[in-house]
Amino acid sequence: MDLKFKILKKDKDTLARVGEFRTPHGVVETPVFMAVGTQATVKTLTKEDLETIGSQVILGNTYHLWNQPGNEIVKEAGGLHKFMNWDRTILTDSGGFQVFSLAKLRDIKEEGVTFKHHKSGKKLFLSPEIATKIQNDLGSDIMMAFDECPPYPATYEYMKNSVERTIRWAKRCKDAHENEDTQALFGIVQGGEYLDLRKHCAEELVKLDFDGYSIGGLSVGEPKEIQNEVLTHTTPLLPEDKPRYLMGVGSPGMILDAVERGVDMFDCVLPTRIARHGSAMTTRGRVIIKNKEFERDFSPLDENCDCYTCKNYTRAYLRHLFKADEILGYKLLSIHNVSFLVNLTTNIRLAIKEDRFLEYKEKVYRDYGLNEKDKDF
RNA sequence: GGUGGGGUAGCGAAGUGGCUAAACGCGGUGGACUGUAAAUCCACUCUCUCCGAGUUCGGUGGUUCGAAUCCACUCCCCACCA
Repeated sequence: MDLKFKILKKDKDTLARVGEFRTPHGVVETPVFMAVGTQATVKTLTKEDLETIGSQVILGNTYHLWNQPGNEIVKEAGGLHKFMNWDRTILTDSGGFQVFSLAKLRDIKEEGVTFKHHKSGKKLFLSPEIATKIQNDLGSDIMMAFDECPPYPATYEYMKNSVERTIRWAKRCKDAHENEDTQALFGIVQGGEYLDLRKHCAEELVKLDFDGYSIGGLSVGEPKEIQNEVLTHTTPLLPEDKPRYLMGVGSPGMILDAVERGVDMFDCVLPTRIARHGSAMTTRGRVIIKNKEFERDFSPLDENCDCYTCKNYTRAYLRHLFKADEILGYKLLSIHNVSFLVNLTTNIRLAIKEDRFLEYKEKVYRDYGLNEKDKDF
């Protein structure tokens, strides 16, 4: 499905751009940060929470929903939107990341990937055709081609084989796609740190004419310099008139660096995961809320934030919730962290529109109190 | 008063002659987390000048090359019986 991506404004200094695309569930303004809701839930957050935060898009996961509750049940429920009560845009990952994250439990072959389910021990087979069928059943607005997210580091030879297979798989996904009028399909550029493989992969995928292009296989342990180098060389190879999606990136600094290099979409479990683990992203850096220094800190988590959590609760209270193992803490930090990244992308759009993107980027870096070499960026 | 059980690091609790500064859990203090096998995981948590050394297992005194572990006395706690 053509997302009718439109560029509304280009930055004067960089490849950053403000754009918008349209799905059956609304208009999405880019750059956008998308919260991850693997199992048909952004952990701890309700639809209302996400709407208040301003989430335009959330993710679901093919592999996990296939296993539980099963794509047929979701289809019977009327699709993923109805099933989980989310009427804005949904993007589904294909299971390609599970080829990476469940590496110990799977075996890759040309035909597809065999997994041993981590709970049931059941043998599962996922292929480009099956992953596409599942996503057709789920009814997401944007589907991902089934790929291999390769590990870092990987040898050139390994990566070359992997990339070639991912390209063949991308073609198979495109051929298997049955709802071309309602669901967009993105190809995923792989190639690790090898720029010639990235180039080759991008060119081959572009020939297949996808509705958008993802950059995958980053944020898997490689240094930030490599991420930026790969982006610098890869985004220019992707069509300007299609959305570009950097998968799995959610640190504020990397989002800014990627927007600068022409990326439009981001997703990451980081805000929700670290929230449940007691950390918050704030305009002045990361805060580990359990730390003793916040015991008597009756100020908001982030004085520059207007999210529900920051408007209503203090650091001392949030610390108390975590020390006392109270579940409200997970929710309040999740609300804040997702808000933080959604607000960041909103501010990025504004800055680009006002021709001050680089200035804004530098301010965020400066306020965070970190420099570009820090891992948090 | 009698009989039995027990006193181990902040708490709970292993350990009954050397491999024990003492398992493990909790608590405490730091840290990690990036297309979610994650309300998870890691480190430290007697003292010091932290390589290394010094003091510990209710108290005191013994036995022994060596004791949290064995013996004697003693002080507390619990249960049951009077």
